Amino acid sequence: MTIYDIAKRAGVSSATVSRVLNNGPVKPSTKELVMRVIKKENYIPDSRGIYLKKLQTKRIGLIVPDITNPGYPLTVKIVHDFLKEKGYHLILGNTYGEISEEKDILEMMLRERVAGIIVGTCEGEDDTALYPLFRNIINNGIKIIFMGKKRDGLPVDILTVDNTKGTYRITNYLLKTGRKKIGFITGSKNLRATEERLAGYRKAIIEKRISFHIDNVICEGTYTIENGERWGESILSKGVDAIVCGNDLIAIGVIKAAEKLNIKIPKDVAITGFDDIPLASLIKPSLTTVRQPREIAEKGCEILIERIEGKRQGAPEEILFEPEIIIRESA
Amino acid sequence: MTIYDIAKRAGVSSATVSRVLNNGPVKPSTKELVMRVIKKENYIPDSRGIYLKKLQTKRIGLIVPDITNPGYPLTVKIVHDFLKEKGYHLILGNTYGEISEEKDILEMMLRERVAGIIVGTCEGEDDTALYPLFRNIINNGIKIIFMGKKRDGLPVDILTVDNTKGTYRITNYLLKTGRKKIGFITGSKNLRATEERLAGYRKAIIEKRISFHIDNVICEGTYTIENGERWGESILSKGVDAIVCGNDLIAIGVIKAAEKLNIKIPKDVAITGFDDIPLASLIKPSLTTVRQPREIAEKGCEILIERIEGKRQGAPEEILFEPEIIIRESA
DNA sequence: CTGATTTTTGAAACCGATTACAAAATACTT
DNA sequence: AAGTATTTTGTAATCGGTTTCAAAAATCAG
Repeated sequence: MTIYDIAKRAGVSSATVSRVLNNGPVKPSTKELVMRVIKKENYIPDSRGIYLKKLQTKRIGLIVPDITNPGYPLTVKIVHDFLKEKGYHLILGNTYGEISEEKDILEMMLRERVAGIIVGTCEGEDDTALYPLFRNIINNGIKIIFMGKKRDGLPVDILTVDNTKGTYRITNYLLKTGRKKIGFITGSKNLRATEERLAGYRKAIIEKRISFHIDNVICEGTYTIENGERWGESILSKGVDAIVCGNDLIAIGVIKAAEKLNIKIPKDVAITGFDDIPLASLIKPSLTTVRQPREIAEKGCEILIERIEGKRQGAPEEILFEPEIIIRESA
Repeated sequence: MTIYDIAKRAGVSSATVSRVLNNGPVKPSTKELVMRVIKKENYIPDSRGIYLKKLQTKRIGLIVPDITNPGYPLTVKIVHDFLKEKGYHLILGNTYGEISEEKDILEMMLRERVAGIIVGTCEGEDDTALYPLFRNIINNGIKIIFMGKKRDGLPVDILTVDNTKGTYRITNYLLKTGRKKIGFITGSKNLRATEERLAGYRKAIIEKRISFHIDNVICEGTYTIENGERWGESILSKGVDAIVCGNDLIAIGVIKAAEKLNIKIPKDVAITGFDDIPLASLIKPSLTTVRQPREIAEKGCEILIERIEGKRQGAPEEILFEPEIIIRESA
């Protein structure tokens, strides 16, 4: 069933059917006639024809490391709902932190000529190897925004939480509640988020002129429960009274380690996380943490659509969001 | 950059470029020349042109109630990975249990002329209102499979866990461990899954000739923690020694209710769930439950692709999967 | 009723690819 | 070297829509 079939059945030309479909100028009686045929035949136009001629699409690509990682489903939901509202729809890609996977997915999205891509891969590998591909995509008129992780040297809008402010504030909160020996555990150092979160912690410590042992600051391994457990055991046995963790998963690992060592939380040691994943409020003790504001996803979609529809011009921006401290049982 | 631009730069015709792209018969030296131009220009062909001419696409639609509901992210991941392997990609739609949303999404997927649709909406409303749309989609040559919920009267493959067997087995397990007064709490009755899960429970009870009070069997409200909490309080105060729940969320609600009433699990009362969502192993006490086998998602993709590629013919099938009992702390 | 103006319509080109068909180039036989 | 078979290539039609342009129909003014 094509537009020509409809045209023939209605006794008009395909141009007229197209006008009916697009609210073009058509005599009311003709319009009604054509509409009746469309309804009767359950005709829904083929986007392949439309997009080919209009040289644009209503598709948005969303790239995440792993949809089963906590936090991402909510991001996907927010993006999905915003896009649907605006008449766009979602192509999803998981990279699993693999550059080759991300490359495949980006190329697929370019082949599909999506209108825009939201890159939400804030974990995992260094992806400078993909910069040429990003540039190629941009040259094809596809708009990109980055969420969660900064990358230098690409003309792309970037939205992130203010990492430094987040750890600075939560460390200050620990200091205010009387903690004196505060450790820090995070994932591997060569991510910009790691550096920034470390910087916030250091700033708070240094401002209060607290001496701190470099041994109690760990920037190694991955942002996982297992890694938190490993380093948690190591640091807890050295006698700290608080640990600031680089994300919630690491914090959960540290809590597990404390349980094993029979250390009470928050009495003996306070633990804080980062991200406020859904699990954070469900575990025992529930986790005091820094919330990634959900406005990042909303604002990201908004900016992307504005770029696509030409309502936002000018140089790409880097937008920082205020972190929010969520106080629960663990600190 | 189109195929004509490449052709011009390489001094050949568009047909030759197309042959290079599709491994058609081309003189090796020409092929190399064209390849060089393609590489140099970072040319990636536009799927709009390809799909329009080939009258098919490599898109698969996946419909779920809500990606943030536990269990769905894993399904999405499994489907995503399987499809990527086969050269397809994923368009995602959330329905939130709303018929109108589901209609929008189905129409979008029809407009996009996806090759197939995986419908994973096993919660929520009765959707017979959408049957004409489903039929229209099928008439357009788009293959559909249903996952998790049965629907009668549509020529579509259906994959579900054997609900009856699941509750039958877990109720028997409770009986074997010495429980005598076993209650049952599930969501609203007019879902086929509700009926089946209830049937399994009843079969086990009746076989053992245990008398049971109709008051201890609740089929009302939604499949949520809140609903479980509400009915949990009601039934627990009447003195049962076990409760079979229609899904894990309800079971978690019942556990909360037990905590409030200071009833010990599993000493005083055993609680079981259904689905084995990720949370089930993380809460305290961890939840004894029936696992929805992950093969449902895998097999579903496999069948869908086979249907699309014509490797599977014949009448649609209804495939039941063996439930697995996962024994943890709560029973 | 005629001519000018406006509204409505259709024919045909076009978007970016693929492919049937025929022509051109090359390889093989004798 | 000429004739045949095979490989390689290009022209043009096609997929399902939209849109430009001009023609046809309807409306209006006098």
